[in-house]
Amino acid sequence: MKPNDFNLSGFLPYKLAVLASRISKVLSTIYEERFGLSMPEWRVLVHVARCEKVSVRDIHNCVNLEKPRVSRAVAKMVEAGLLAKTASTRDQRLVEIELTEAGQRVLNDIIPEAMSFQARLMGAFSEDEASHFDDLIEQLHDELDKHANAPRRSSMDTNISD
Amino acid sequence: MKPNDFNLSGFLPYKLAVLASRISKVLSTIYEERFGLSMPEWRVLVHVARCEKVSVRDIHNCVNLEKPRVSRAVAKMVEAGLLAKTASTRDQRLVEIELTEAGQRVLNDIIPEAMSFQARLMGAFSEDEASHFDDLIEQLHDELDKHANAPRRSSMDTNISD
DNA sequence: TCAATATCATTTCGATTGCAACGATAATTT
DNA sequence: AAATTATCGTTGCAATCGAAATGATATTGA
Repeated sequence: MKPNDFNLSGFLPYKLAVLASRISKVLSTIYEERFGLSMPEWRVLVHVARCEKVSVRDIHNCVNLEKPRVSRAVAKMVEAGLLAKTASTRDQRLVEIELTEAGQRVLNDIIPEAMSFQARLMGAFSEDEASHFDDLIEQLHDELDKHANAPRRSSMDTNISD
Repeated sequence: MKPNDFNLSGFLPYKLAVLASRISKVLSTIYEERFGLSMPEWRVLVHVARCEKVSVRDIHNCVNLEKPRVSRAVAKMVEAGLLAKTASTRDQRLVEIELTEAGQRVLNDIIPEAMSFQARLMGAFSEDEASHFDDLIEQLHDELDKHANAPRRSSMDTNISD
């Protein structure tokens, strides 16, 4: 094939980027329009809800956000009254972030909608298709792990610290 | 399930965002480190190579980039000598963008690497798996099309105008 | 024909982003 | 213990981005 015939629309990295971007845009209307949250804030909210007393570093490691983004998201949510932040007693460098009652209420409102959106998305998927899709995604991650310059796959959700 | 147990790592929009971002980051080293191109510039290059004499609007419609991004990418590539830009004779508003020889040389260098990267990525996929993966992606797009607020799927590559 | 509307590419402007640097605290080494 | 090194969260800064405004040209409609 001649280089000039190369077509982006059949190129896997492009296809995934477009699909992911489209999905994210629709999802964002759920937390943005209704609750004034940005994407980083949405991710922080969800993670803090599941793992109490997390540090900025924890969040950074678990939800694929750069440290500055986490720090800024947390600051804004503390300001908005959704999160509470206190210095850890054991390690003064660390910070302990937790949900406030207001934050809990927002979470309670958002999660059902997020899940319903996901259900709608995968509406046409059979059980087998859904799990097969996950398998293929895993295969791609495994391949990426081999790349030296690939930002090492984050140790998702194992919540190593504390 | 309690809202607090909601786990991002099993949430489709999140999984796709992380995967796409990871792939894009590795891909970007190919055109960034070696040729000094940004992602928008990479997309513009490829599209202009395939469809000669395109307008900014064409590119915008075909490669999922906002108009300002296309405009800026083109400007920088003209500056770098990779593209030539002339006003259309038929419609003075339009612009006709084409590859220069230098641009063609860069393309010739990049495309094989991009394709080899894709091949490496899908290395573990069988024929069936690859096509099934595409099917599932299509199903998700179809579902997104139903969403009113979904940025209408771009009329990819049909190159309607001129 | 000529006013009103639409389309195109660019630019402006405020907001967001990531990298690197920073101050503060802990851990390690000598 | 003192000094060096590492880690944590935050901030400065330059670059990038998108929504809306702008100026220029085409198209439509009265």
